[in-house]
Amino acid sequence: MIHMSDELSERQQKILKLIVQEYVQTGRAVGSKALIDRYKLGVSPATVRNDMGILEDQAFLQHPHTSAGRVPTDSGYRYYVENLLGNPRVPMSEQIRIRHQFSQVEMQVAASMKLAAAVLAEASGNIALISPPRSIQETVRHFELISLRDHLILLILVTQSGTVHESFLHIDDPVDQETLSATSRQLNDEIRDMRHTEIQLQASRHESFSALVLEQIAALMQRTEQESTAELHSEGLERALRQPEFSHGGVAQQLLEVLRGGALLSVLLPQVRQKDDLRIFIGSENVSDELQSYGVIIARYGATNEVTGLLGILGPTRMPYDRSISTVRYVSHLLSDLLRQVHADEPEQ
Amino acid sequence: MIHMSDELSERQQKILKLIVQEYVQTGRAVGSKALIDRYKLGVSPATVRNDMGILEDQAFLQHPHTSAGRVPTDSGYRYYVENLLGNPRVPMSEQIRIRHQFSQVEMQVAASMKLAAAVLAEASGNIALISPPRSIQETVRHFELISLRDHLILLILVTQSGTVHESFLHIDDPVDQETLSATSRQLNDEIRDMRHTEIQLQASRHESFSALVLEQIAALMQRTEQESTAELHSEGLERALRQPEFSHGGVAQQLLEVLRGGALLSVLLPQVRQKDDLRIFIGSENVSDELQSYGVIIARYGATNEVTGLLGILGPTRMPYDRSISTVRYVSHLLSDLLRQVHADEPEQ
DNA sequence: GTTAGCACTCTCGCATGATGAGTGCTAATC
DNA sequence: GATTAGCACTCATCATGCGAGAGTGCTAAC
Repeated sequence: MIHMSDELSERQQKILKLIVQEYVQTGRAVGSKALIDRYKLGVSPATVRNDMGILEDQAFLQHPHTSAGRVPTDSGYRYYVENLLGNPRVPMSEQIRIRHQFSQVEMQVAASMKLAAAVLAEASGNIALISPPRSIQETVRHFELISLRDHLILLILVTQSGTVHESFLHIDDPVDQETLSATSRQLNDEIRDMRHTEIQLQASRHESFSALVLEQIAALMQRTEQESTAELHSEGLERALRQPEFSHGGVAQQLLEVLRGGALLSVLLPQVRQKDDLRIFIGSENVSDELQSYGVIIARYGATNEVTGLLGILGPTRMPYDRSISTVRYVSHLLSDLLRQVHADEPEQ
Repeated sequence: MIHMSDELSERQQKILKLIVQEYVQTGRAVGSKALIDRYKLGVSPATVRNDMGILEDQAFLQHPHTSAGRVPTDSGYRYYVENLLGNPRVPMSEQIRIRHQFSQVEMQVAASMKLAAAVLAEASGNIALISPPRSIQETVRHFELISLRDHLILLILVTQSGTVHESFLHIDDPVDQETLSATSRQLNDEIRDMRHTEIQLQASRHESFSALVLEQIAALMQRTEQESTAELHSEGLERALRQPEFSHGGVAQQLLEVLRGGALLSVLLPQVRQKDDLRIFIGSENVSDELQSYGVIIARYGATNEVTGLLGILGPTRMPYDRSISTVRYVSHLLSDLLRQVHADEPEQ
């Protein structure tokens, strides 16, 4: 079989795969000798060296310095993920364990999300990312007005995605609970399934108190809509910091800034548009500088294409892609199933 | 004036104060020469050295090694905080800036808490701690039942402290919104101001659906009561990690574990019992080993003695106590004022 | 195409030595 | 009696140098 200059022989692929795995595990550059010692390849170190040289020419490997072993480049990881990984699955025993944990929290969305994050962090040893399921264009499902004090009302709003929002409403003239209930009953019918822009419009058709309430609702929805695109929780920082990559001073701080900072939100996440889409970003493939030395795996989950959230894993480029990918995919499906039970009016086909 | 062996002369106090301030600022051990260079004391280095020696005998200072400058001990900080600090106040310009920020978020408790944390972190350069205002024994103020789907109901509960809780309720036989509203109207009157134990009791007096609802409410309250004692948010980690104390590898991780771990919650916080109580824990004064190298300033804020929360600052023992203490005190009063507007039925005398 | 052999490179860890900040002590001074 | 000048001494820090070890690349043989 003749090898094109940009095709890898079977053995070269195998060597690349082993180097990636070995390096991910140990964190040290992999030498030809070490590779032979740990896996019987049936060939001599010299042969491996030759292949390594070729892999280096193809930019899949690199030297930290002249006399160290090889380390995968970002393209090396990319090749590994795309061609050498197959379709990794979560081991059955793991699946059962995870499903069992999820069955404990049942229908509580908040608790499920926490659990999902914990599972992701646990499985990868890295940082789990998760954003709550939100609709792109939230509409009103229901709201309530509760009198707290003479001049203070609590507004509770439930939106289409089942999220509960709250806000205090300050009024000049006292209104009793009866009137509040009557008002809310009437207005609820009026604005059900409306977007915040429509409610804003509707507010102008009312006067005094009703108008105030509607405006508050519109404002609340708008505010949370803006915030929801910026909501990204993370989990597993402590454990992740135990890794040698991160244990060096200053890196921890940088990592926190990445998490808090906008690069993830503004650059990476918008690329994951559809439900069940799973994307992998490795090191320099990230446009953003901050993320140069990280690998990110992100999937979009949700009951429908309307109400969705994101979840994934962030770690050093040197991360266990196989386990991470399979776990992200599995947990994302679990969460989707769960949401379907809570949100969808009818099960998906 | 005769000096008792355990009393400090005026000059010794001044030297101690300067050493603490200088060390807090620079982070490097302070030598006699350096002290003279930066502040004109009107005496020679040798004199300062003698006084330093005495301060060291009294265990207010210590040598890292034979030939380095002096560093305050934990008792040194303690003496500084108690005797040399006076009653530090937030500068007027700061006060105005902070008050202005608070006026922006107005009555939104959640936003105010975030802001409070941000202000604390900003002022101290360290980590802000804050726990939401909760009542020791929450009672029911109001609840609502909202039908989401045939077999799924959203339960929204408002407790005495004004906190909103939510929970999904799964039922076998569909109930329409009309019935839900009727049920909730009736039950609301029944259980207003009750504790979860009383509600549990009340549940047994009802049958089927009503009983289910009451039980769910009781369970929800109990759950959140347990959680509320374990709720402690932190803010400003990134900035804090920029400090030399923390930039060394591994410390970041340890710090995260302190925050997540229970030492703070279970050991320190319970000691701050009353509203407006402000406590300072310095290094080894903390019983817990994890906190050996940290200083913690905590105050309890609240509208009344019933509904209270905690807020404070955690940093290395080497922290700016003056600014930290004054800011904690100031912000705590601001939050108390705010809560008084929201919660208290009548203003405090 | 594969392998053995070998010179070469470069990091890492360790000992060495110079530097300099800071001390503690003693004796002189105010 | 308190303060100060002078001086020998201590010890962390930093740069330098050196040996060991891991790993490579090349060439020539298989």
